Amino acid sequence: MTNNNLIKGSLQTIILKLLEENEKMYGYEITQRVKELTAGEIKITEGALYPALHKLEAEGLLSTEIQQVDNRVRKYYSLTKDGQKEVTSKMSELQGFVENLQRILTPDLKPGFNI
Amino acid sequence: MTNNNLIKGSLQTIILKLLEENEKMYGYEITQRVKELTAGEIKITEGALYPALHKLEAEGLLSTEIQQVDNRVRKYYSLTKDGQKEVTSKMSELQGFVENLQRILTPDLKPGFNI
DNA sequence: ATTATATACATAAGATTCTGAGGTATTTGT
DNA sequence: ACAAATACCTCAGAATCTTATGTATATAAT
Repeated sequence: MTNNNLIKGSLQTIILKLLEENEKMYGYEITQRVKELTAGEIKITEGALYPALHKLEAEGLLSTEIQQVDNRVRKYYSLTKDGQKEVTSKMSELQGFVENLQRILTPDLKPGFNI
Repeated sequence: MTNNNLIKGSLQTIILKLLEENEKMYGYEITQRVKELTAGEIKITEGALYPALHKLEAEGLLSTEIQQVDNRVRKYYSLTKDGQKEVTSKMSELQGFVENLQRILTPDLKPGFNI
C-alpha cells in the first residue's frame, strides 16, 4: 500500500482529471479507478475523497446528479465550465511541481529530462 | 512563483536528499539551494523548514553541529547512519508515488514512460 | 440461514504539514 | 541611516489527510 500522503493537493487534480476523461463518475467509482490504475498502490480513502468532492462542488467546479441504480443511490459528479478550465490549470501546476522536484532530487539530469 | 503548496510530505525527502549530496548544510542554505535549483519557483518557508529539521533530528536521521562564522551562528545538519538509509527509502517512495501519479493522470502513456 | 464482503454514501476527531506573521540579531549594500 | 540579506526560531490558523464510525443494500461464502 506504501505511502499515500505524499503530495498535498494532488487529490483534487486527480479527481478533476479523471472527470475530464470520463464525463461523469461517482465517488466509489473514483476510488476503484485509482486503485486499478495504480495496481492497488494508491488507495483514496473515503474520509479524504468525499470532503474533497464536496469542496470542489462548493467551489463550482463540479456539479452533481443523483441516480437510482437498483435500490442504491449514486451521486454522479461532472465538470462544470469552470471545472473544465481548472483541470488544465491544476494539471500544469502539478506538472511544473513534479519537474521542479526532479530538478532538486536528480541533480545529474538537469537540462533535458522526460516526464 | 506558482503554487508552493504541493510540497507536503516531500519536504523531508528534499532535505534528506540535499544532505546526501552535500554532506553538511545549514537551514538558510537549504532554502537558497532549492530556490536556485528551481529558478525561484519553489520557496521553502522557514516556518516549514525549521520544524522539519528539528523533527528529523529528533527522529535520529540528522545530527547537528554549531559553527561560528564571523559573529553569526550557523547550525549545520548532516545525515546520521539511519538518515543515510532513510534517504534511499524516501526517494523510492516518492519515485513510486510520482509514477503512480503519471499512471492516473496520463492514461495514454501507460506502459513505458520515462521519469 | 447467517455472516462477511462489496457497494455506496457520509461525518468527525485527531494528526500532520503547511502558510504567514512575528521575533531576535548581525552584516552588507545603498 | 536604512533596507535588504543572512541566520536562527516559534506559533496561530488553515488545509489535508488517516482512522474510525455510521447508515443501508446486494452479493458471495460458510
